[in-house]
Amino acid sequence: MSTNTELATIFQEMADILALQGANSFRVSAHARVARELADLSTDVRTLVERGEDLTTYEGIGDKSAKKISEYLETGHITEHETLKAAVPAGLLAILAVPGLGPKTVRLMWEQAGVTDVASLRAQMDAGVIEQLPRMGAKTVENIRTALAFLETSADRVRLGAALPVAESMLTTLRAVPGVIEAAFAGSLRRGCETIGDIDLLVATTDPDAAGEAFRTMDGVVQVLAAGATKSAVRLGSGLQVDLRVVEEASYGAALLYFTGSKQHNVRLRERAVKRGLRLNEYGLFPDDGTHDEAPQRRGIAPVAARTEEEIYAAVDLPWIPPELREDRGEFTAALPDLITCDDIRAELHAHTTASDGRLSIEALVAEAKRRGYHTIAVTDHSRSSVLANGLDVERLRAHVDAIRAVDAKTKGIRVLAGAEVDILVDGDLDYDDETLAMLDLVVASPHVSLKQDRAKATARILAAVRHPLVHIIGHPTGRFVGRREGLDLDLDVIIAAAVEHDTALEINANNVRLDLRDTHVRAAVEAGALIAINTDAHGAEHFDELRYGVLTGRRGWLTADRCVNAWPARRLHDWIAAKRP
DNA sequence: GCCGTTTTCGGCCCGACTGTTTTCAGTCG
Repeated sequence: MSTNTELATIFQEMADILALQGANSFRVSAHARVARELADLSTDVRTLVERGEDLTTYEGIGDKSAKKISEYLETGHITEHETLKAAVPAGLLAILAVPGLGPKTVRLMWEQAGVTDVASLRAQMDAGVIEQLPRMGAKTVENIRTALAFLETSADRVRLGAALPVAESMLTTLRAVPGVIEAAFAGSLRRGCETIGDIDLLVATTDPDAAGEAFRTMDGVVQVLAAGATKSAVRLGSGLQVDLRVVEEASYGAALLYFTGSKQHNVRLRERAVKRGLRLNEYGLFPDDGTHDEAPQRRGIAPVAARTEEEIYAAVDLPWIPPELREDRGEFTAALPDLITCDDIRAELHAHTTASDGRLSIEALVAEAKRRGYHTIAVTDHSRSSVLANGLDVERLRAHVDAIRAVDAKTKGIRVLAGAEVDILVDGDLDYDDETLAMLDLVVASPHVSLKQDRAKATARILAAVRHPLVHIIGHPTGRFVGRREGLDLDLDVIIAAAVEHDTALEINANNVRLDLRDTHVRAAVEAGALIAINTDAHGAEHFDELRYGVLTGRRGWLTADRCVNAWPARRLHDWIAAKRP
């Protein structure tokens, strides 16, 4: 685990324990805020401190938290954290993670029923003790049982690539329901996060009941979690939770804004509204008449803006902010970039054929790229060390290059490059010698094995490839798998600086299992002026469709088309590629 | 605990739903 992740975990744990103790809720959220800030940092916090940077310049980190971070870096622990941990049973924090159970309830169960962990919670439910507690009843106990069973059988978050098609399919069904005017997904899915906790759907309709009913009875729904007039929630057979909010067309923009989040972005927006004498909620932006007992929309007050997101942003003096940037990571103050789109992508520079572990012939791969309107496709099969992927030795590679060049010669309307995805070996050497590499039009260098090296070794390894004069792109630089494998622990700042110096592009591997570089890394690379490649690493025709996940990740990293080599016109791209050849 | 061209103290976003209650606390997003 990286230092940032370790510290983020500690601060979140402190927030949880403070909440259990009934501490001031703002103090609780301040700790959680620091945890989030640390988790988002692309630079190792130890490096920042060693450079002499003042951590309190980061939004949400004050003197006290900065001192605690310093203490951790010096001693390996935080005294306050130890004290807090000693005050509550360790097993209580796991109970806090059960959906529907918050700090107040967990504390009640601890103090009045002796619950200290999941096992004792089960025992006390069985003994009928929980049901007798204040504000608890048979239904609540039943809900806790269901939630516990669910937690045991499912992973916590779902990959973007697994959720997006489900959401789109459900939207298709909802759009066909009579009365539905607009339907969209919101939440972390719309923001393009690499994983999502649940799917949030939004519908504007003249017939709320019909939309709610259609939603709750949709194919794949196994449990209805909530069924209100404007809000429903269901669980799918896959374990995925889906929430639906139903609104009138007049407040669609306010609702879309609200349910897209992030929560932090919304909080900032509402603060901005308050400063302008306005109140923002999911029904619209309203004048603040000082009456807060009842919501403005219930009192017939006309909103200043509500129909579209654009109107609402404009009313608080902001341009429309793309969902991918709504993370409270500077989007309110910075000049907003013209973010890259899928339509900007004109080239695929990392794809496999049957020569290694792909499923397409060279001709089929080229035909697919051409069908998508690309001006360039690079054929980049695996190098010899990737034995399981049927990597090519030099002899097979020569024959393969000849075959690729033959296809290029006879194919019109698209340039076919003879390349390779070359392993970056453990010590940073590449899997082919320079003479072989020089024969190729394009070299993508990627790490595939030994992904648990220590930070220094890992950084030196990737750095060697970045500096190699014959390498164009570093493929999936960390080798991580979303939620499954952490990948190389790299000093990204060093890698990025070298990438800028040597004009080497860093890849966003668009495969939704990889998404590597990740969003925060892309942001750091873009800010430093590095080039980014977005490649699908296609092994079959359908993999080209994964492009959108890579583009979303790029957008979350504030990437513009000008910084992405795949978006360049053919001439510019080919010149860049040729410049790395003798 | 954090923050400040109104403030270094006193604020800190807003509403729906559930399950328990006879008016609301807790949780969630």
